[in-house]
Amino acid sequence: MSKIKILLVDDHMMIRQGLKSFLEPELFEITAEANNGKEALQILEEKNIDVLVTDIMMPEMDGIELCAQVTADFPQLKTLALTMMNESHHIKKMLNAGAKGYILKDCTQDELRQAITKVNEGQNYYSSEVTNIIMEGLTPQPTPKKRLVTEVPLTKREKEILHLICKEYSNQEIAEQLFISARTVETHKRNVLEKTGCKNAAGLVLYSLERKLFDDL
Amino acid sequence: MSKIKILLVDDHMMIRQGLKSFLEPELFEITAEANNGKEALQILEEKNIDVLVTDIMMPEMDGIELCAQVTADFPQLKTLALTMMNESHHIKKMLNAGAKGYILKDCTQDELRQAITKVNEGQNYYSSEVTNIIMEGLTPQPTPKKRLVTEVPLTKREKEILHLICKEYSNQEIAEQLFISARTVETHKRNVLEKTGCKNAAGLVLYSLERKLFDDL
DNA sequence: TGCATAATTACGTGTTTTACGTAGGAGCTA
DNA sequence: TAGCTCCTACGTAAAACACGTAATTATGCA
Repeated sequence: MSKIKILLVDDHMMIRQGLKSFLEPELFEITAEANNGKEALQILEEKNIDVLVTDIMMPEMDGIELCAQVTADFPQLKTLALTMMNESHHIKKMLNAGAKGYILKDCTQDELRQAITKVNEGQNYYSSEVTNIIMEGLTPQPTPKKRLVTEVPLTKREKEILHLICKEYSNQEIAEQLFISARTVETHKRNVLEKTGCKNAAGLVLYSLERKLFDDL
Repeated sequence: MSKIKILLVDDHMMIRQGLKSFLEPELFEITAEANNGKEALQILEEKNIDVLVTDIMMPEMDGIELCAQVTADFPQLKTLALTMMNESHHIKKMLNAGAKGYILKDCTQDELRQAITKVNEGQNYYSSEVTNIIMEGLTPQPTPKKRLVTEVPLTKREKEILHLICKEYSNQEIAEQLFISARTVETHKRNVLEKTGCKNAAGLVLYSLERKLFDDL
């Protein structure tokens, strides 16, 4: 098994230095370093890299843009995102851009090694802090909900109509689907808008998503 | 530290038996067992329970419904979901219903103990398989995207309009916001619909969410 | 610099949807 | 039976949408 070739991207030399000290040269090879995304892309054109370890917040070109570019241009390359805790809302973006893993800058030496090794093998690695942040988005938070004012339950028919609205159906199509008049669909829709406090169809989609009313969206 | 009082809910006696054998009586107390959600709720009315360990697929009342009910009625109670691998699409629903943790039925003895202990302490516990399933939803999958037919990039103005549409603004409101005519908003909107292949405002919201175009939704 | 192209702005006209008021029949329950 | 909610549906006016058209900037690039 050959050494894992790493490109280290971070705008702070100290961070890069710290990371290097974590990676013993018998197993990992820091093939190159870059200060930002632009530099990293240039290096990737020239050198053969296994794992890209990158910061998120950087001048010139940030890690999200870099990751997206890399995912498109070098699909075999694995990206491991490295970040501070307070950049939590970037996690989803980074994962969406194609990052295979995500760890915090104050991770342990062992965690860094494990993360790099795993992503290099094609697996994913998410630090437990990252996992919690993501899961929080799925777990109902004790935060005051936005549109809680007058929570009125929708009737069966109204939910049906709402569901079809969220599937991009027009009133006429909904009417045909349910064998009722388009005027009736309008009335139901109006009542749903009233009950939910939404202003238009776009609002209804958001409402349904917020509350995860339907599986298929 | 007293023993953790557990209510075990699963419609298969054998599973319950297996779980019990995993939990040493010095640390855990199986206060009661139930065959389904309905039974569980009755028991919860009578007995004092710390952690609810429940299956998802059950007759009468399933785990998701049970969990939602419990979260509402007994907020201090912690729910740990226990499931088969092939119920993966229920994970989000279960978490959304208020489950604090999620493990698979073929977990190790150690993992079960750890999960129960953690949720009892108010922390979360997600098995690595669960984490991966959730993360997959955030990671771009190599599946053929739905509306990839003629991927046309939106202009800056069009994105701006789309963003406001997704914020439930009416044409008139968008026009006022951007200091342009409502007719112009219509034109932009029409072009966006054309480019995205959507049929109406509801579709545009879905499109934006699918592609995570905007952070604030 | 200049021209081709794209982006932004906007209107005319006809259709569809929305806003708001109204209302009958079905079904359930006190 | 009276009262309630739900589902159904219409009238009218305003807003939004569909489709065609077009003028005024920007912008890239030869």
